[in-house]
Amino acid sequence: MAGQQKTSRKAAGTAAAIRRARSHGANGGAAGDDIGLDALVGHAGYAVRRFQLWIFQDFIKTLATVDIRPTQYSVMTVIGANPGLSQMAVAKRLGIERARLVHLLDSLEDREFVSRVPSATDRRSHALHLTARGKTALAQFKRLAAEHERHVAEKIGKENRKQLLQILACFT
Amino acid sequence: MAGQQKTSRKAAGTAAAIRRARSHGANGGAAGDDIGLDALVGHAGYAVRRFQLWIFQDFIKTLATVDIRPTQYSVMTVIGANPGLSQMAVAKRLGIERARLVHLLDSLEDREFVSRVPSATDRRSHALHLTARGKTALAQFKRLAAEHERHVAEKIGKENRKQLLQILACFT
DNA sequence: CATCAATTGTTGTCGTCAACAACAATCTTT
DNA sequence: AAAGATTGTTGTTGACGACAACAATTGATG
Repeated sequence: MAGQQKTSRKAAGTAAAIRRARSHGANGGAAGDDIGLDALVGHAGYAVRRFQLWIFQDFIKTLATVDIRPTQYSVMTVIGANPGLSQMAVAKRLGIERARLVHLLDSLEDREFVSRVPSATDRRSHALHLTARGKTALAQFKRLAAEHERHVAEKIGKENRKQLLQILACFT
Repeated sequence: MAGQQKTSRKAAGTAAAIRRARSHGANGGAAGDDIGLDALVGHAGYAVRRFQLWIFQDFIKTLATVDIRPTQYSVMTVIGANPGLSQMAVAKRLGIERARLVHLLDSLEDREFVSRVPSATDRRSHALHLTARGKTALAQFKRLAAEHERHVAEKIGKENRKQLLQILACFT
């Protein structure tokens, strides 16, 4: 079904793709600066997507020296604030799947930041704890994360950041 | 390197994993409702991530009947507002990679919503246009997207949504 | 007490998405 | 004409969300 227009470049010269070569494009090679988005402006999802992309990239860049990604940071933060939590509890709290949390904890355990202690009350579950190494590491991560948060404030404004946090508080 | 703690469940009984079974966990099986996030609250990235997840799921659900995802919608909207754009221009404008746009356009072209017209001025590039079918379809998509936007307003408040759009306007 | 449903961690697959790296065709510059 | 940049394309990699199974264990029901 899709094997028609798609091969226009590689099989260049098949002539079948050259139908209707009307001089349509007025601004075909526009630099991408002055393109109207029309209805796209006014869509919260679009703005949020772009912002989330920017903010994650800055987070990753700011914490590149310690090689910690946003999700890993959130996991360690929750465990640090609530030692002994089960994987299910952490996953539910952070809105990630427990299947995904398994790999996250695997890597964090390999780096000896967290440890899965067999629960004394429920032999199915693990009590999650930060190791001593993990605690000191998290302290450094938090300093870097605070720096990243300052980047956000610089980008959108200190007051706007506060308002943003307040507006989205119902999602945390 | 990772083959130590990881096999604690499947190879249950290896006894190596049962070290330090101190009754650590106070709230090991908490329901996940009253877990403090500590430093996580106050991080813009976390709130934005959760919100973006919610908003995309609602968009997909609201436009499920027409089977259009947020990125597809943004592509069609930009093309509809700026006919004749090249793939490079669209990608740059939407902040997506041109490699990714290829597949997006493939599917949209298969459904006969957009068409890649060979550019008259630059034989490398394609001038992107909505088909007649694509135009009427986009009109319906916009109605559904407006309904989705109302869901957002219901979720975070009409005024908050307005403020949010204003704060993040620099990213659109 | 025996049995069955629910929970927990784990493994696996699938599809989306961002980020790169190549490549052929084509344009631009020199 | 030659060198370099651009455009569309293909491919790979890794993070991520969603879903479906499975063994071990717990809890509830009979």
